[in-house]
Amino acid sequence: MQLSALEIIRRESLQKLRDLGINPYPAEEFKTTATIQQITSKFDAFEGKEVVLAGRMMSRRIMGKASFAELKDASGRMQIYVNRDEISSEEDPTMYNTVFKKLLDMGDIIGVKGEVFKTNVGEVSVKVKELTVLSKSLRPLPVVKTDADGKVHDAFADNELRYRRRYVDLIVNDHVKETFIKRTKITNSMREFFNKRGYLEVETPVLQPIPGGAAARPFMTHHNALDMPLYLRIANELYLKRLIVGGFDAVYEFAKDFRNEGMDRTHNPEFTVMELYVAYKDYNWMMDMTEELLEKIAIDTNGTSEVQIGENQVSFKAPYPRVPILEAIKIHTGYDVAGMKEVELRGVCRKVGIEVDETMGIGKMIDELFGEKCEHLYIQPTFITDYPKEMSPLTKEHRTNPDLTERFELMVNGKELANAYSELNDPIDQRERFEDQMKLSAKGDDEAMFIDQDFIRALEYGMPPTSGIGIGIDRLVMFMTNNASIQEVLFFPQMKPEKVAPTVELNDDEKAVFEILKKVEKIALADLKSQSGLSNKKWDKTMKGLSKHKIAKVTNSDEGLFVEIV
RNA sequence: GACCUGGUAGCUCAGUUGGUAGAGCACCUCCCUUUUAAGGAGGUGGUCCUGGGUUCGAGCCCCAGCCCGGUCACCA
Repeated sequence: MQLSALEIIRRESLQKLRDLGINPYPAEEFKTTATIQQITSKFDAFEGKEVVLAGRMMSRRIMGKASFAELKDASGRMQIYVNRDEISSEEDPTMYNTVFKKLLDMGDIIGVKGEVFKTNVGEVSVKVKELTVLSKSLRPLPVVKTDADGKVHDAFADNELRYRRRYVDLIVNDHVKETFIKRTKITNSMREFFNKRGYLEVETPVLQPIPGGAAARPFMTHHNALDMPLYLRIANELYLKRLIVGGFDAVYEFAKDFRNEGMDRTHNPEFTVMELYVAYKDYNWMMDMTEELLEKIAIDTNGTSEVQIGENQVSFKAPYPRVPILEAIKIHTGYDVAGMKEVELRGVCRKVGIEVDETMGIGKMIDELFGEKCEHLYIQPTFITDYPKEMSPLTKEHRTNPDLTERFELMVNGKELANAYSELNDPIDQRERFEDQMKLSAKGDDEAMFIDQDFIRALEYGMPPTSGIGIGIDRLVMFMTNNASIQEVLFFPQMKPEKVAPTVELNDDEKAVFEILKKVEKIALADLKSQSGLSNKKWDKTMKGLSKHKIAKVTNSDEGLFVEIV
């Protein structure tokens, strides 16, 4: 392994600590008595009191016999004051002069015991009386500095490094940690909301023999003992409905779903969806519940229902407008496509500049019209309702119009946040809808749904009228934390593998030149170059490589340039 | 999958018509007992993403590839 100079120095410091009898990785519990957040927020209560803290040393200002350092624990950052005569003495200043000043580094994890006070400049600090090494850090952290105006200098901002080394990102970028704390607040808020109503949180299979409940390309895997294919779930809808058949009134699950499709700043191959099913309800009830839920989430997360998302101020205050999809298309394109036949609709699409072909059905074209001409315009939360039947094979037919379904999508900031239905519970209708999907599949739609016979069997036993919803959690977190990229709300977003570290062994050219050198030990540079037969560039690279590995060196004497073995 | 940016020290970034690779911070040595982007003096540190090519000479030009990002396509 090739170590940088900084890493070598830290490893030497590690050894020197051990030589001094200090275990750089002690096993004992380190009992703290306070968190940094407690001290900085309630200084009056802590002033003059002794505290024990533990955390990572983020910076150091050494001024002779006194030093200041910044300590960061899980709750925040604060300054510690380290004085030679407090942690050691004039007779034996080792702890200060050697351990603290020389052998500790930025990034090391330490424990301190000392008194809370305020410096002349007014900064709350801990005057350290005892210092304990808790973990030596062998790699240098990025150095991020914040000036008096709060301006950040040399921010650790390279996305590739930030995502590949999220642990570093979390250490040096406090706002990143905030995002993930909010993420958990959001899911906690939802659980609280559902649990209070007596809804049951459940778990259903991730490995499914038939990837149902959505239309998407699945990841495929194989079970060895059963010798059968299995799919990572693309949705959990069909399993949750089976539980409603089984007699639960309301079930919900925070589900990791997996879709084998393109990645961009709003799509990751694995993502989280909260799905909820409530018996004896319909989609109107679900809209009421959804707006109530989202308002609560916004307030629990940000303290207000008003949320800044990019350029837009979005209000999650209930209620939200409800607009039928055909109405939305009429408003934004001027065409009333209700009841249109496929041919007419194709004409409308062409007039508004949407490319269509013969394979596209009514549902697909309406979806295109809405997606292209309307969706991005709904910034404030809006329920778009009553989607065409063809697009919604799991949704109950609309109570007043057989061409439509009782479905809504919730649009926020021009994007889909949730998708909900009055669930189709007529097993005969459901079978026909699946068969329609099979026809689409035969036409070449590789995302049409499979028929899940067991699911239909479950419906045949009878499922109560039920409303269900799926809320995209990653997208919700993006909204609530004002992040434009899904990678900012996932701890470990999917990345291509890092390049493997290059080997330090000699390459073929270097070996060949070394073979020549071994025989003669010293040779004129020009002769060696011509014997090697290498191009100028290759020659240059090869010689640089050999001198780097300290195998050969070039000497310059009165007789000219020579190469010799080291 | 297509196109466009970028990839240089541990980090953030410069790098002139192609001519010995730079800065700030970090690090090392020294000074400094309430500083705070601490300060002062000196110093170390580089497969310039990889592989080819052009050239006397490539971080820079050409070709191929890798990785991040962006736009589009795909995506209920």
